[in-house]
Amino acid sequence: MGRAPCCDKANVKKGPWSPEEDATLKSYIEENGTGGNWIALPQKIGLKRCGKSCRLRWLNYLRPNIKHGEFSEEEDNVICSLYISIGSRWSIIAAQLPGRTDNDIKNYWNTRLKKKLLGKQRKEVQARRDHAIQKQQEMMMKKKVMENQGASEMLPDCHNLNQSPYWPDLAVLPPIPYSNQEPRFNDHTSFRKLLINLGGRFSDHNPDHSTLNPDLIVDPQFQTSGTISSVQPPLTIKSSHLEALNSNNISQLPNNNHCNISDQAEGSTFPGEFIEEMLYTIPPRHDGLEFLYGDTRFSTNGELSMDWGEMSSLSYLPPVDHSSCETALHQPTSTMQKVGFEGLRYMGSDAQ
DNA sequence: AATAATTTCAACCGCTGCCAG
DNA sequence: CCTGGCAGCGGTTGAAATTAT
Repeated sequence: MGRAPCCDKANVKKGPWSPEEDATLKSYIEENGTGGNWIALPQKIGLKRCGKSCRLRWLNYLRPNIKHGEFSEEEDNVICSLYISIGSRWSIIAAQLPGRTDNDIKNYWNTRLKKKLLGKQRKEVQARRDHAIQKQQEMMMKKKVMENQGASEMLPDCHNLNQSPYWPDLAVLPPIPYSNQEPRFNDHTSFRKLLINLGGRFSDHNPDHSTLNPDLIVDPQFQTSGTISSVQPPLTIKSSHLEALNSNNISQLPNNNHCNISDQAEGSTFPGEFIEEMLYTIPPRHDGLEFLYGDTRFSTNGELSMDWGEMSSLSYLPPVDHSSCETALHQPTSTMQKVGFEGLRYMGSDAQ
């Protein structure tokens, strides 16, 4: 049983492409196009390659306007924000980054971006931990001074000290199991949570979106946003829209180009100060490491059980243009074939 | 300089969804 | 409606390159 192989495996060359093979494939496609049939193409041009292999070679390497090399911070941020929204749908993410291929982005994510994020997360957690310890020490000092002054009976309890009631807990948290955490980051859900709690973007860099897909609509008022703890734009994505994206139910998405962001209460927004307050007063176990500490708000199958009201209050998503995702998700295969993959994959870039 | 360990990334594999017959 | 063939996609692999010892 099983389906027939797409080509005669015995007579097909595998492994790295030679410059001659590249030249043959490139010159043929540039002159004649793919002819809409990848399977037949290699035989037509005398290449001992599988059609799928030809397609991949063209898409990921030979095609014009492919961008190789380092990813910019803006690209990092786009990847991160889309990863939160739609997960590992690399082809859709690639559509937002002209010149980048889905394979490239996938590799970049798996080999580098994930590690960068972990490093960043560790730094932030450590910083908050240090801050908490410092606060606690300050409190102890105050208390000692007041005791020495014989005024200890006047001392309000820590809850009335204008301090977070959580601070005393912070210093006694168990150490984060760094050495063992790597395998637990393997699932997409964990990384999405991490990203959400990092503010939905990798870098604090002020993005210059001029290098990105022109379809990417950026609300100018958002462009001045800096770090997570700085003043934030109105939050965040409407839960129904993300659910729609996650379930491919595009009809539920808004028609406007912006990711309109609001909480479950329509139109309500959170001031940046409130976000900052939340980020720095909640216990660190809620800082994207729930899966390390076994937060019960996340179900055992790794699915996010935190509702979007809660989540949105912790997150900031850069205003990535989900309408382009919508376009991509809407494209039926036949249309893709007629228009050509360029039209789908690199909307806004120079279609060849 | 030699070897081992780690990282990167091109390419492959197999599944899914769409379409034509 | 069913089936076969195809393109497209995401996960995985493994060779090459790089870095550490």
